[in-house]
Amino acid sequence: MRPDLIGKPIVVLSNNDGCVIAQTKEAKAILELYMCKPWFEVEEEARKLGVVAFSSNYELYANMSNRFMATLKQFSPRQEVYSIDESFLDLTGMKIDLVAHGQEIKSTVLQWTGLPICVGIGSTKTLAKLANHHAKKNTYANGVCDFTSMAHHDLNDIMANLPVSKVWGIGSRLEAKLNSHGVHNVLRLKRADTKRIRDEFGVVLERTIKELNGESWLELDESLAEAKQVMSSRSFGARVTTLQELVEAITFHAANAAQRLRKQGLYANAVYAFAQNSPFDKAKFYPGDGMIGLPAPTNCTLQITKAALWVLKQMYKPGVYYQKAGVMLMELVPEGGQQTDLFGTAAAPKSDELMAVMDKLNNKYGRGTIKLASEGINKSWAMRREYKSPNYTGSWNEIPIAKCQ
DNA sequence: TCTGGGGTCCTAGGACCC
DNA sequence: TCTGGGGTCCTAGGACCC
Repeated sequence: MRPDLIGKPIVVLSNNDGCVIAQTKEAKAILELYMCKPWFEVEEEARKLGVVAFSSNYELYANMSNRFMATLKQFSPRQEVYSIDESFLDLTGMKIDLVAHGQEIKSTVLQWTGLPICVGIGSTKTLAKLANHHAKKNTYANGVCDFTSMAHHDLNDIMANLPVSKVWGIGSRLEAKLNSHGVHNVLRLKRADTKRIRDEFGVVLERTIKELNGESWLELDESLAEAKQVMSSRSFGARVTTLQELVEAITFHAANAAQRLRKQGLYANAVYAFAQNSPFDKAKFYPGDGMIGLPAPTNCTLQITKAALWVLKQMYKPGVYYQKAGVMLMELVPEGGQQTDLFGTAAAPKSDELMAVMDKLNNKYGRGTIKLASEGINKSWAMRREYKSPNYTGSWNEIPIAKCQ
């Protein structure tokens, strides 16, 4: 959407313009060490270096993600949508040049969506992820890397030069523990004794090693998994101290979570809410929270909000400089799976109609068109989003229009 | 002196992912 | 002044049952 920025160093910030959470390669080249750093700490220097910053824009990302996934779909009969920007495709049995196929996927996605991507090919999901990492980091690969057509010693060379942390499923804790056992690179990990690994590290890492050896343990998952919990939470743009403001914020999150619950056709059996100051504060950390079970599963915004506000009133403590609050819906069950309560007072049928009307209006005219009054009007606590790009693909008013002479 | 065997469910905590 | 949000899976230990 902004071809004028091609080649410029760009960073994307987390919610509330808090931390640097993504960088273009141009930005990485000059300030790689800034990744995950608070923006207020690095902003001045980054600006001097010509870095352009954007607030995160999830509406736009979700829309582009859908286009990306739809484009990929035609390249394989089996697709797993793994995350907002990653997908596994099953190429089993395709008697074609896989590298050429990967190049075609890459150029089609670029042409249809404008998104530059990389393709990694391997005999297991873990190997495919590693191949993708290699394609991304080595320009000679032209964005496509196929481990299955590579000579054994070449693959071993690559693995010997990669730290274990590059393997899917190995985070900072496991990396440190593996290093202390003398396992530093991927090749060494691949050759580790699986029985010893299982005893010391557990079944998860054992599976990872088998996957590195080409033994498939992680199935392609095409199902749209049902959520087990739904959460809505945010840091405040400015600190909050009054109960009134917290009531507004908790109402907002309860309504937001409930709407997402309905979208997935689910019902909640319990509501958890929390409000806290910042662990970075000099004042004592106060993580206030609480949970309440519901008499019968519901997805009604009114009932869920009422429950969340009850929790809030139990835990609210005057004098705390609240920095963040949120609501989590738990013990979710699908439609038809609800058990009614002993006294038969389950959700009134009218509430279904009310929720349907609410969702319809908010979908048609935009988020927050109709809402509970306790959500407030001014929202002094709303998050900072100073550098948000337009919602190019999701709002009639923000569609980019080429100027014609 | 010596105290069984075979299970399930729940929770907290630790690890990971994007 | 300012430090993100939303998830999943596994294990150990404690409690219970017959």
